[in-house]
Amino acid sequence: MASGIYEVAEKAGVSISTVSRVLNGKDRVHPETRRRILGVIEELDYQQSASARALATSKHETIGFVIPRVNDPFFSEIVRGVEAAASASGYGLLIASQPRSESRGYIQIFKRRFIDALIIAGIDVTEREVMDIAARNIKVVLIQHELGENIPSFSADNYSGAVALAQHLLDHGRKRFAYIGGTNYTRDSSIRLQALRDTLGKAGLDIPENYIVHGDYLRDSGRIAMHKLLKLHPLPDAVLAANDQMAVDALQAVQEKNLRVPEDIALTGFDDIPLAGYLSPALTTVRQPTFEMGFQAARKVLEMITEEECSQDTPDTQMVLPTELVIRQSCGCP
Amino acid sequence: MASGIYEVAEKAGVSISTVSRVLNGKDRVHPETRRRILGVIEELDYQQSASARALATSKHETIGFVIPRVNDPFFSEIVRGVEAAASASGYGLLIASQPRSESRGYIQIFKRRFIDALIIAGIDVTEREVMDIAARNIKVVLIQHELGENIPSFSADNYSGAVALAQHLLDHGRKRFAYIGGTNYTRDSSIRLQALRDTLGKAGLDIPENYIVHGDYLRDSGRIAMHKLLKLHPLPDAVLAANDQMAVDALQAVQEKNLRVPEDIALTGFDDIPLAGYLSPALTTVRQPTFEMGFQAARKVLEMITEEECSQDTPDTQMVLPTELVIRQSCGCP
DNA sequence: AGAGTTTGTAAAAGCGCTTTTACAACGGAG
DNA sequence: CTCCGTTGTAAAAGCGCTTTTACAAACTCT
Repeated sequence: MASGIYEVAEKAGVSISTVSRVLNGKDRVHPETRRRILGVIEELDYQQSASARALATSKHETIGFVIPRVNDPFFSEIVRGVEAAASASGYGLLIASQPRSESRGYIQIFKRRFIDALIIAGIDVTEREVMDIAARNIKVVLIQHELGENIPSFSADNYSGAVALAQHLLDHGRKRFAYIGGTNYTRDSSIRLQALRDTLGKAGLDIPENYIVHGDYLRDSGRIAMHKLLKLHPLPDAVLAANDQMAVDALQAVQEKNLRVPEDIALTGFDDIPLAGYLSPALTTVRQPTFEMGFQAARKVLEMITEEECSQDTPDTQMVLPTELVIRQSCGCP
Repeated sequence: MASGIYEVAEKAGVSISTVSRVLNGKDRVHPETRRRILGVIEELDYQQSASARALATSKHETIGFVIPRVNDPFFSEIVRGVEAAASASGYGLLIASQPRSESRGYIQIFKRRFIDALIIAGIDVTEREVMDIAARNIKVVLIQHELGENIPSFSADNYSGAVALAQHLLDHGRKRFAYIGGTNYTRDSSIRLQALRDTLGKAGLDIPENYIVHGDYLRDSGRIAMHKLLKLHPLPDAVLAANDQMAVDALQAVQEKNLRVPEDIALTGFDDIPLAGYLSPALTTVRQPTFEMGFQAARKVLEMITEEECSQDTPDTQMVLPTELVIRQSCGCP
């Protein structure tokens, strides 16, 4: 029966293979024939079936993307970057947004879906899992997580960012540091903590265990964490949160206790989400190149996909993009 | 050659049709055979090819989703709703986030992609465009936009929300209203304006043309709009912005001029994005059921897809979800 | 014990496209 | 005028799966 391409062929009085050649921009088609076919395609408003094409070519022109939360300002900016790069190349974007605990299942599902590549952001996958996916000829790139050298990844320079932040607070004369971490098992948070410790160490300071509390990066967890810190004696005079969201909630917690930021306690975040600049006091934080990470990661997978065709390997990438200290008022600056 | 399913069949000593029947949970398979096949599938870590399956069944288990901006807190919450409903049914989500001007191209591309349904949010499509897509047997549902009765849509009750807001400001004794609208061609903004006018009218007030300025819903456009309003004499004492983002920027503009909100000017937004609650003064606004709209829209398309199979039509839906006045401090409440 | 029914499986025909192979038709060189 | 290299097109073989059809084997019932 009239499978799309067949209808076109019939109406144009040619065979389906000729139509296919036109569709794929191949040569060996008489210009006149091509024009006629194009006309019929227009007239019939014919659209190729993506699945048939994918089945025949085993190219899907779609990249998969897994993140913990789409609605998180940090991640949604990464999404934007990925989307921008993907759509610029005519690729579609299949998104799965799932809490870390469930994302495994998602990655599993992606193995069978219509994707040429998978970008995994902010999820602690194992090398084995990645290899497993790669074995199905799906290119994998990681964002904000690093694994072996053969797995391309794009991360922000967390260490330097945290060092800059810590140093800045030291410059303000702060002495009693506290840290509100993210979920323990996430690397970013521990890298930042390490950077903080190293920097304090150089200044002859340290950070006691009970001045380190853990949140989960999400709304309200900063408040809870800060409440714990506010029970300590002496009170910390500088609190670094592992991300802006927790810092924001921590700020509210401080203000509710009628303490002042930055006078009593300096408070900083990490990420530079839009909200950070609107608070009072505006939040001093570290800008992460979120859009850039997404964009570059997508470019990378697209490159991997086309390289495959030309079978010319380029060295794998482990990109660390620079972060930037964003000084506002919550650190004590005017 | 060893097409996945064929390998499984061979190893299990059955034909591929039997494997297929097991895969699709059909009966007419001996329990013992089934177990054996399942074992082989496990052992080979076999995954069906989604495209082959889609081609054979013309079901893709994927829904497309177009929005103006993924990284906008308003829309990303809708995405979360859609994602939640889709993944709960094992459906994938193909997202295109494009500025209004370019989204047409996107919708075009979706016509040929692997989707069973398309959800369009916050984009002014025409009935013709929707019909065009529907003609390809792709179910369409609209979010935050309404068309003919035969096109299901999910919107927030903009009118009532704006009325509640206007009334609340009237109750505060405000007299000189101004409005910061969204892009002219968007319905939401004009509905809200109409609601404002109607409410003021009942109180014997009105809103002069030059007290209405237009932004584009995006960052900074609220600031520009507010600057215009601040040049008016007399100054407005109540400014309603068409969304929170513009209200937030407008707030900064007011504060930069050393005027006070809400004392000098009451200011309200619309949407209730997370940021609204963190400002000082916290923003009085109207909560939109964003997650709910996304979730219900996705449920609806999923329902439409399955109904198709049972060919039992349900009446088409034009859902208007309730909005809720969220009173904080920017209106003048303590 | 034979006829009818159910059950388990195989074989084969697509789904709508791409791609390879084959083959006419045409043109220029010898 | 024949031979050979082009060029334009058709025919056919997949891609990996689902689904229909067909049929043997195993049951039921009288």
